[in-house]
Amino acid sequence: MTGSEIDTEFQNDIGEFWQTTHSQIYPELKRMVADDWISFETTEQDKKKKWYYLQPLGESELQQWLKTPLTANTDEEFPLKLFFIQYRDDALLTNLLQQELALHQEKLIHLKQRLTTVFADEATKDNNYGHHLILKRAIERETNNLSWLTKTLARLN
Amino acid sequence: MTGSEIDTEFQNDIGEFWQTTHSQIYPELKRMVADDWISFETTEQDKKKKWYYLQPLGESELQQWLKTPLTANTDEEFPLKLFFIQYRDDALLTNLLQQELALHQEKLIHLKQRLTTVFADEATKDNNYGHHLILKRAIERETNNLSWLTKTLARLN
DNA sequence: ACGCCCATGTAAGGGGTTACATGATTGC
DNA sequence: GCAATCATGTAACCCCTTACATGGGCGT
Repeated sequence: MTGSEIDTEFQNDIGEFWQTTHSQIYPELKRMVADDWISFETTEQDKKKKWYYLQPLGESELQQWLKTPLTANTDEEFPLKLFFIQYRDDALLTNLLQQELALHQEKLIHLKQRLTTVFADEATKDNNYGHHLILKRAIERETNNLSWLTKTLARLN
Repeated sequence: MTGSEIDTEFQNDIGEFWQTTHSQIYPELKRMVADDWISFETTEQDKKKKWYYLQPLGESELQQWLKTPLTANTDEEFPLKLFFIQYRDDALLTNLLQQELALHQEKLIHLKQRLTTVFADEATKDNNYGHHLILKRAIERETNNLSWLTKTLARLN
């Protein structure tokens, strides 16, 4: 792809869950060329365009990263890794979903714990109603997330 | 509160949806003192502690910000504003929930639109399975979010 | 041929993170 | 009294955003 095409991807497909602009893309492409992750070529017609190609080292870096376990505290890592999985039968897919499931099970337990400790009595809730709503919403979201993950995992098998 | 107490809040209650560290807190407190949003005093015992107090200008800045309509593209603004609403009958609460509802209704429509345009045929889905899952998950999440918002709004009235 | 947009690039500024640093207080 | 940790503060670095900048292609 060209840098411009990548930029377009970030305004459409990828942009749904990861954002950047050409000001980051071009220097980053340059960096990756220097690191031998990718290479580029130009053609006779449209001499300004640079066509970038993934190099073996870049491919292995990508696979390495995909295999690295998900870290907590970054919700964006899961969709980003998921994006690079093309086929339904990729072993990494089940793996990723299970990792995400485990992380969010922990998260839900933590949130429920917070709810009982922070809002032990009714008065605390009444005097911090917004805060209470945030927690309730987070718990509902995680519950729904877990149900989606479980459902999706079941469908794969 | 003291800077240290604020730091602790960011590791507990606030930290659930907004993060920072003392390295940002102390300079920011300094800035707010300079802008007359807050003031501080020290006591005889524990001379190192600085007790900060909200000033009228800071209070009005806060209220001003709370009244400012939610902007799209920042999921963190809603919980943060919600946090500052203490009581169930605050008129801003219904207002906030309605704004968030409107924003996420738009978002859901957009996501459903994306799903049909990007994955028009079965082959595209089969060859970009991860990407497809991301979109399905986002749609489910937004659907759940809308249902929570609607439910919560109904309960308030 | 000329104006507009495409494709690429650079620069400046802001904010956040990590690491470094120091004096006061508390506990044994 | 001395060590640990509390409370405050600063510095360096990285990344992201916004703005500035330029030459090549395309349409009329």
